[in-house]
Amino acid sequence: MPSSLTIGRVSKATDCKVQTIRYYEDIGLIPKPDRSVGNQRIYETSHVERLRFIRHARELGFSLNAIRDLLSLSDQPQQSCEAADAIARQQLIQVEQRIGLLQSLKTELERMIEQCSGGKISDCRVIEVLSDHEHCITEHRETGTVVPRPVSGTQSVP
Amino acid sequence: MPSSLTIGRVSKATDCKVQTIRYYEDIGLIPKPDRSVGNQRIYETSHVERLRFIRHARELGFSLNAIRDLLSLSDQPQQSCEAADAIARQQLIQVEQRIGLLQSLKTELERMIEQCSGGKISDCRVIEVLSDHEHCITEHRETGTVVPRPVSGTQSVP
DNA sequence: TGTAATTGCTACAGCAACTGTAGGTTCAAG
DNA sequence: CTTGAACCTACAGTTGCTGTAGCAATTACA
Repeated sequence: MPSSLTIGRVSKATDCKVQTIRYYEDIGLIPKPDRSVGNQRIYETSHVERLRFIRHARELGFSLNAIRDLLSLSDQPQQSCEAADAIARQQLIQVEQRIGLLQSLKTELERMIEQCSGGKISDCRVIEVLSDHEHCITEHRETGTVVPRPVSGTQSVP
Repeated sequence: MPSSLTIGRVSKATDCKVQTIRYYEDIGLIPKPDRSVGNQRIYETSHVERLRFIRHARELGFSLNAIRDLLSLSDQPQQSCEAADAIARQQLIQVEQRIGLLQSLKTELERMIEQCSGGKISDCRVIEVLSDHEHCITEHRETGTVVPRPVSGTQSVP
């Protein structure tokens, strides 16, 4: 059969890199697929769906742990969706917090750049502001949230 | 001398963790300090200033590489501050991009949560939306920017 | 002065979430 | 039948730290 779902085809279908798919298998996020006679992974459409789900949730900033929870919820369609709702709300809160922080960073950076007269380093407002938080007007100080890295861009065959 | 600048004191003065200070030394971001007879690091006030600079820049989202550049610029006060300006502008652009992305994530998450009727998983809008990007109204897809992790919160002695 | 708590030291492992590489095997097309 | 693409495993590297183990040195208190 020439048209079985090999990892490369799944990669294209889901926009996940080949290594990423193997990584997700390693950490148990997707079930291990069957292997062909030559030891190649042969996937089913359910794998593709699962990977699309993961990819989309990553794009929306969910952590792999959150995704793991969402996946195990979606595996039990008869349960209440309260838990899924809670995870999404959590995610929303985190996104809102990050936006707030970035807004104040933006304010500081704009001020910093605006005030730079373009002379010598010794008079540079950028360097000066960085040297001393007292120059700042916002409290851009964080309390330790871990920002997940966004999914890498559209993969292309080079 | 009982009041020399040991790493612990510098840690308190700069709000950087002890390990972080040693890490910055390892990667060459701060110069190696002298050692006491008992092999302890003894810092000078210039170290404290440099660490404050680093810490503040990290809080404003600069990467360690960007900070490295800024530091080497600030070591040459007679040069033009064009380069420092450029780094700050770069940083501003990245922050703006991140805000834009997060705004669209926020939109999606809100829609997702709002439309969830609170029934069973099989009818859950959250799960459904995650399964299929076609449900989305924004193009929340990223092009591979690496989001630096924010500086961890105020360190306290427990 | 003795001792216990604290602080310091090095060296290394681990975190998230991948990405890339080396060195090999298998498959599909011409 | 050969060639090149795709696949395999295993592991190292990325960023920016944080934590641990197992010591040595210092400081505080009785």
